[in-house]
Order: sequence, then structure tokens, then C-alpha cells
Amino acid sequence: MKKREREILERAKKLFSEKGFHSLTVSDIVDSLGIARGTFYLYFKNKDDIYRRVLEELVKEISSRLKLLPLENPLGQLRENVREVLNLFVEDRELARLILYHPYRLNPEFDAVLETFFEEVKGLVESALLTGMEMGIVRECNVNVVSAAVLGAFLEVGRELLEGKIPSVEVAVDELLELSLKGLLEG
Amino acid sequence: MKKREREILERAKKLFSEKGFHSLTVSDIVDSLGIARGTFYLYFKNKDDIYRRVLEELVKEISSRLKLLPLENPLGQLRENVREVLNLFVEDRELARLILYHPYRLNPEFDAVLETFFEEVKGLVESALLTGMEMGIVRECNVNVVSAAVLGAFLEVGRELLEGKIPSVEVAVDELLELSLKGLLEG
Amino acid sequence: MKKREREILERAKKLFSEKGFHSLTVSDIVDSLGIARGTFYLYFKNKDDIYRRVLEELVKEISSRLKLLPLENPLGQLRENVREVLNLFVEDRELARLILYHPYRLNPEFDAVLETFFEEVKGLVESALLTGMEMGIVRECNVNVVSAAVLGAFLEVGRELLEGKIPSVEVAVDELLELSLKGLLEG
Amino acid sequence: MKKREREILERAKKLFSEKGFHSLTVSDIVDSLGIARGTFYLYFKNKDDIYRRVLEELVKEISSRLKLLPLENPLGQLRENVREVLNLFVEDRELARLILYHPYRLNPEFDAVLETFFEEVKGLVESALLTGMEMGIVRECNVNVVSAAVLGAFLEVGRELLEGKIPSVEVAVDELLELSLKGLLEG
DNA sequence: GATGAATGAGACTTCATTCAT
DNA sequence: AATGAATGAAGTCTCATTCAT
Repeated sequence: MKKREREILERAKKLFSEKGFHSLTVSDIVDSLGIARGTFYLYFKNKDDIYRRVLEELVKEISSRLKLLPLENPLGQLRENVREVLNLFVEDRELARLILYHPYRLNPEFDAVLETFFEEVKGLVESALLTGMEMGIVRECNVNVVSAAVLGAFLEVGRELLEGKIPSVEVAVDELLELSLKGLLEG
Repeated sequence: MKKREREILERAKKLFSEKGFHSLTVSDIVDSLGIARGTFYLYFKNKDDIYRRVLEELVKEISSRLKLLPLENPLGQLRENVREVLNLFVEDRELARLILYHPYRLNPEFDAVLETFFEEVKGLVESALLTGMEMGIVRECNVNVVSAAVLGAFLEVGRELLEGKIPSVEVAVDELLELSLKGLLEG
Repeated sequence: MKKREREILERAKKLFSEKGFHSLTVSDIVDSLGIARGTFYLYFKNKDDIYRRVLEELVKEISSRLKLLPLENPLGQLRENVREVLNLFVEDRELARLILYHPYRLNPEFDAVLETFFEEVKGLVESALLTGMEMGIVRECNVNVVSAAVLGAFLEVGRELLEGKIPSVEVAVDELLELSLKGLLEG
Repeated sequence: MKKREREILERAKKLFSEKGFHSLTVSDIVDSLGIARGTFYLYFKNKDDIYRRVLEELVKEISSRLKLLPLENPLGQLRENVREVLNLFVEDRELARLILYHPYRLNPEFDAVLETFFEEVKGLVESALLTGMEMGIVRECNVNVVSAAVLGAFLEVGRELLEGKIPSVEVAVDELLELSLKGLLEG
């Protein structure tokens, strides 16, 4: 990727994160960089294109943090990944805002990027579950539903973390795992 | 509310649900009803106004289904409410789509409507948890985090249900509750 | 004129005077009276119609104050009329504002009403001048130009009076007459 | 100022002068120039903005013609300025129409432009009067009132000149000055 | 006489995108 | 590679006026 392209992409990420897709205009981006309107279109087909590419980079960044940990410890894998990504959210709030407050249904392509990513995550959870079942440490369950639930729980907790309603990543990780593993019942 | 106002609101709900906030124009709404543009503005200040009102009605409708069940059975309350709302989502897919795929950050007012509603729901979960703890049937936990996680799990499962990835409400309810109550661990 | 018609006309005078022609809507008028929109159109053809009628009433009211005083004292007549109308302006500020800050060229009819009226006034000044000349107390001059100048001086002084930049009608009358009769030169 | 900006401004001046503020639309302006709607908004914030700028240019043009003539001849200064501006009115009828038939109270900003200008003119007259008094060639008078009256006389005579009711600038100047200096009385 | 819901023409404005330089 | 003036489709909203009741 050209230096200029990268420069525009980074600025767009920052600005989309601040203003959201719709409020941000192409002019905002180029003005912010002090370049010409036309320059933008040398590197990006249109506004949707750059937003999609921002999203793609973000999900790629998150994906790269997700680890397939040793098979003998599938639930440890879950915990590690949860911690890793929540930490990423806290370190890169722009990324977090874009992922967690994505405005659905502006453009099917956008939704597809996140959808694909979330499917990947759910797949990861599912294989952890299946492995766990084989090992006899995870009870029988509908892995589809459970992986969706785990992802949803994770995303909502991520939002609360972003908004400062949860004091620390550690608390969030612990509670998410306690809940997922042992549930709420006493004993 | 006037008959005409109701008529416009219902149509808007349907159309917003189909096309999303941005793709839908005021002209789409009035053309769909065969009325004049100006008529729309007799009843609604502008496009944001009607969208906000649609959201408000929806969250009111959901709220009215949420029951505060007998105190002696706080977790039964949780199950009843989960079932109730998931059923509502299946019966009224327009409502479900609008709530579950809300495009964040178009307008702070819109987000506030949902935010307020979700806070209400989390409050409900929290009091169920606290009551359960007092009764000794729920383990100690951070109710803030856990209620967020439960809500998130619920919303994501709702999405999968809406998309037909989960076969029935009963499966969804059962898995959500099993997960929340007993977690994933065997035994 | 019907009572209702009068009522609308008076309110319109007040409101046009406050907000000007363009900023005032027909809704403003009917809302202010608590009557229905349709009622307005029972008595007035349209918005232009009522504005024109307001103007017509005003110029008629001013005209009725203009006196053709005894021929032997044409310049006394001028003074009396100046005083009379400036007093009217001070007493009825709505009338004054409408006449003195008329927005030209919205509608030729509106301009015609004032134009006709101003022509009448200039005619009055002209005949005073001509009589004065015949009597040998007024110097030869181009009565067209002079009557326009006198009217213009009067109107501008009226505006200053309305805005409180001139302390009293008496001062205004005295200065206008001194200027018109004796000019500015010493001796 | 850019060439295109100037082009739009000049055309707007012409069109506002012909049709008045209200009847003229932004579309009229751009259609008349054969340019796109959006182009207008590259150079002007909105319709009010361009009208204000037209007015500002006009008063600046007139101001630049107003001279502070030698102190020893304050009344000569008055005459020169009157002649100068009336000539300008005759040469540039668009300018004259816009200044002399300004539609008051559409927008306070518009009125402020003219108000400021007229205050400047009155200030000029006032200082001529004060100088004249010091020199003993002007009688004692209320300079506020008199300067307003002189301005008003001038403006109304300007209108008559514009409408062809006064045959020439010279006649207008002579009568205005005769009236201002010597008044109407014989001898 | 009175109502007021409904109309719809018409104005304003934004902004993603193009293209000649 | 870069520019930025120009485009024009698309949208929002207002308000004078009508007409069935």
C-alpha cells in the first residue's frame, strides 16, 4: 500500500470513529489531511469503499490476535482470547468504537465484513466447545446458540468497558468466564 | 393520536425496518401511503422525529411485555421474560429488526432511546440477581458486568433467531438459560 | 365590514408591523386569534390581499389627518400637517413602522398603495408651494423636486423619531420647518 | 475574489435589482449563468449571503465616491457629494434601485448594512454642519435632525430621478442645495 | 359561517463524485 | 500524482391555499 493511501486510511479510521459513517464527509477527510478531493479518489473508489476497507483492516487486526491455543485447554483458549481482544479495545478505542457501534444496514457490504468476522469468532468458540465436549469437560449443548450467546455477551461487555462502566479488563474477563463456565447458580 | 398519524407511523415502522434509516426517504413514506409530502410534516417534525417515535413505541411495546414475576422465583422471571421477548421478536420481525440492527450514532437521540431501554432491562436482570443472591441461590458476582453479559447474549441470540439460524424460540430460551444458570462446564 | 374581518385586519396590522411581511405567516395570524385557517380565507383573498388592505387603511388614516388649511397661510398648513402626522407616528408606532419601513418590490400593488399616497402628499406640498409663490412669500423653485425633497426629509425624520434618536415631535417639527423655510445659512 | 465568484456576484446584482430579493431564486441566478446549483454554494453560503454581499459592495462603491472636501468650504463639499452620488445613481441604475428600494426587515443583517452606511452619510453631513457653524456660515441647528432630513431629501429626490420624474441631475442638485441652504422663503 | 386536514409547488442545501489541467 | 472547480442528483422542509364537512 502506498504511503498516501495508508495516510488517508488511518485518518479515515480516526474520523469515522469520531463522527460515524454518515456525519463524516469525504471533504472532512481530505480537509483534515490538507489534500485535494481528487486525491482521495486516486486511492479509494468512493466513500463506501474506504469505510469497508477500514472495517476490513480492523477485523483483520482483531483476527490476528485471536489464537488457537493448545487443544488440551480449550477453555483456557477462550479466556486468553477474551482478554486479548478486550485489551485491544481498551488500547485502541477507535477500533473498538467502530466494531462495537457499527451502524447496521447502511450497506450490505459493511454488514458482511462484520458478519464474516463474527462468524469466524463464533466458529472459534464452537470448536473450543466441541473439543471440550470430546474431552468431557464441557456439557452437551447447542453450539450454535451458545457460541452466539458467548459472542453477544462479550460484545456487550466490551461496550460497557468502552464507556467506563466496568472498571477494568480483568474484572470483565473474570466475570465473563465465570458466567460462561459456571453460570449463575450457587454451588 | 390521530388516525392519520398512526397510519404514517405504522408505515414508517414497516419501511424503516425494510430499508434502514438512511435509505428510506420521507418521500418513500408518503408515496407509499399515497399522501402529500406536507401531510407528513403535519404530524412529524422531520425524518429523525418519526424514526425516534418508532423506536420509542417499540421499546414501550417490549417493556410492557417484561414482567416482574414473583420474588420467590427470580430466575424463573428471567426465563419468562426471555421467552416472552424472543416470541415477540419472532411474531413482529419488523420490531425485531429495528431493535436488533439499530444503526448506532446517526443521532444521539436514537441511541438514547435504546440505551435507556437497555438500561431498564439490565436493571431488571440486576434485581433478579440481587434477589437471588439474598435467597442464596445465586452466587456472588459483579451484577453490572453480568447483567450486561446476559443482555448481550440475549440480543445476539435474538439476531440468530431472526436470521433463522436457530430453529425455535424454545431452543434459544433453553440454551440461554442453561448457559446463564449453569454455565458450560460438565457436572 | 364584519366584526370578524375587522378583528383579523387589526391583528394582522399588529403582527405585520412586528415581524414584517415575509416572516409573518397566515398561520401566525390565525393562531394568534385562535381561529381556523379557512376562516381567514372567508374574509381575505390571500396573504397579499390582507397586507394591501392593511396598507390602504393606514394611508387612509394618515390622509384623513392631512388638512387643507386656509389658503392665506400655506406654510402654516405645512407645519400643521407635519406635526399632525409625526404625532400620529408616535401614537401609533405600528402604523409608523409599516409606512416607514415598507419592504419595496415584494408586490407592485403594495408599492402602488404607498406611491399613490406619497403622490397625494407631494401634491399637497406642491399646491402649498404654488400658492405661496403666487402670494410672493415663496421663492421660485421646481415644485416637483422640492416637494419630493420635503417628503423625503419628513420620512427620514419620522424614522429617527420612531427609533428614539430625536427627543420630541416638537424638535422634529421645528427643525424640519426651519430647514424647509429658511435653509441652513446664517442670517 | 475568484473570477467565478465575481461573475455570480455581478449577475446577482443585476437580477436582484430587476426582480427584488424575494422573487429571485438561487436557481434563477445559476440558470442565468448556465452553471450548476452547487457551484453557487461554493462561493456563497446561501441566498441571504449573496444579497448581503451585493449590498455591501454597493455601499462601499458609494462610500468611495464621497469626498471630504477642503474644510474652508463645507457646503461646497455637500454639493459635490450630492452631485457625485446622484450621477452614480443615474449611471448605475441597478445600484440605485437596490439602495433606494431596499426591502426593509427581511433580514436584520441587510438593514444593518444600509443603516451603517446611512449613519456614515449623516455623520458626513453633520461634520459639514458643525464646521459651517464654527465658521459662522451655518446657523445653529439640531445637527441630528437636520442631517437626517438632508439625507431623506436626498434619497427621495434620488428616487424621483431614477423614475425620470426629474429631468436631470443638475436640476436635482440645484434644487436640493437651494432648499437646504436657503430654504423656501422669498428674499 | 367556521373548521382544519390535506395539498403540492417550490425553495433551499448538501455532498459524493468527476475531469480537465 | 495531485489538484480543486464544477457538477447535479437527491433530499429536506415550508407555507399559502383549498375543500369536504
